[in-house]
Amino acid sequence: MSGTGPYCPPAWDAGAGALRRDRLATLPFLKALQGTTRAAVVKALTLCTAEKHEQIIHERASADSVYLIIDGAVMAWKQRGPSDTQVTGFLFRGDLLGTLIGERYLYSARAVVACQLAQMARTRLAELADRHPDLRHALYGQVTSDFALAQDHLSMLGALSADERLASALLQFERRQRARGVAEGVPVWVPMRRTDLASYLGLELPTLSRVFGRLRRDGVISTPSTTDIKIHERDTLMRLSGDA
Amino acid sequence: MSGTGPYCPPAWDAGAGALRRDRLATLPFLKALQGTTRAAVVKALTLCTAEKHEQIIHERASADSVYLIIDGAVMAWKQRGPSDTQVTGFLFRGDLLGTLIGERYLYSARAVVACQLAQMARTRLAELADRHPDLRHALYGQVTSDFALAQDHLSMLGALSADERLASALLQFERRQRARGVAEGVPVWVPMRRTDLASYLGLELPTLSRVFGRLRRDGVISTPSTTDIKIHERDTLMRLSGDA
DNA sequence: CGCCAAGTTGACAAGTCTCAATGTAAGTGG
DNA sequence: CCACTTACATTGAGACTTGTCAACTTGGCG
Repeated sequence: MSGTGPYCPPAWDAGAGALRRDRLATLPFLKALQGTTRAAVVKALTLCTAEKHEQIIHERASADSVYLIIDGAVMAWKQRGPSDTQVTGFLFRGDLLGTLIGERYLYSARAVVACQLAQMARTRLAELADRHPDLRHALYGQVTSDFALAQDHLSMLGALSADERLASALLQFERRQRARGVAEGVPVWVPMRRTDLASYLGLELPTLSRVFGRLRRDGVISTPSTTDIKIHERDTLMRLSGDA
Repeated sequence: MSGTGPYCPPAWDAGAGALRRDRLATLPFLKALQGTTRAAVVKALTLCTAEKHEQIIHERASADSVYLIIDGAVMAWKQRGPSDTQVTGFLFRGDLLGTLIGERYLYSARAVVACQLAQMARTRLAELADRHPDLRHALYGQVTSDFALAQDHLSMLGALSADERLASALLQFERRQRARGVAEGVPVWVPMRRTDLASYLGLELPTLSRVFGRLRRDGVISTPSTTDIKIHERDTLMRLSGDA
């Protein structure tokens, strides 16, 4: 049921539902909705989980479901050729996965670590959006912000050197982590494999590894574990990434 | 009123209105709407023009207007630093410029050549969208396709070599040109300066120029003029770009 | 404890960037 | 109509970053 195999839809989860419903209510996306809208949306959501490395959506598969990430980390990628993929983004708690328009998904996605998700049929969401203007607004805002993120990523790949790209990504992850409510000073959580981070940055794995080495050697960061990165000199990272 | 100077809002145009209203009606975006919706939208649109190199929208300026491109070519870019910009896309007839959500524009845009535009106040469009489900649908589809384009661009910058990037871009331009109704076999229109195309491709100008040279020398393309590119071996370009 | 996946490091090749010169087309004024 | 100017495109030489291939190390997990 887990693994990187063909296709396994996220597992339905019967137990511990209450616990996760609590985590649901505090999501910014839902908090932005009016009471009645929120109730309708929450009622329509189905809680489920995805194991580590489990594929959640398949590029070009029929885009039947939309997923709200409650906890965990998800990686999105595009297939360019038989063995040539490009990681296009990472999604965390509060991010939305899927599309509301178009027959097919625009990218594939898999869980980087075990995830808790909330699923809804796309048609159901479209119905709800038709009746609730504030939900429409929230959904439109979500796509717009996805677009903005893609544009930032794009300008990173187009203009920055290897060191600058990693600096930029680390600051992005830290910023998003803080937006999720994590305290300042907590090491940045970088749960994906180096290979995938390298692809996201448009680099080869050894190049990325060297950049990590340099930043470590210069005391800009330290890596208590592969997935936890402590920032010591934020100003250096900001200078590298070109502020912004 | 033209030029690359600070800011000059697109000029209102009194004459030749009828001519351009005709060009309006055939735009896919409008054709997709129901009769009554289309009438309301067309009525709310104001025709205007932008001279060559005239800046149309400013990143981070208040996003008051939305523009529909009737004719011409527009370039969108992000400002990374004082003198460091990244071209994020090119827009042609039928494309939409601006944003419906968020206070500010997400990018700057200027006319690559003299353009004919149709402008509408953002608030006006929002009102119309609230009343017309099919307009909502069309607008949502527009953002989604912008997002898809950004993702494709992103995977190009992340994974392809210089030659592959140009091949990929030429095919993209040709495809969009054909979608605009231009006959097959007509040279691909590449109206932007080499500098801007290079930025779009994440390359330096001399590198791009060398790639053009190679493709010309190998007989894959020829360049009757700087802005018109004839494709002789489409299969070579497709192989380079990784099909798709 | 040993295995396997993942990450790091080294040596070298290749592609791209940088700086600079040259070429070419469009625009301007005599 | 031509010389001049300017902007843009092309080409060349050398430096430098990044990619490639391979060995080695580390860390998680049975």
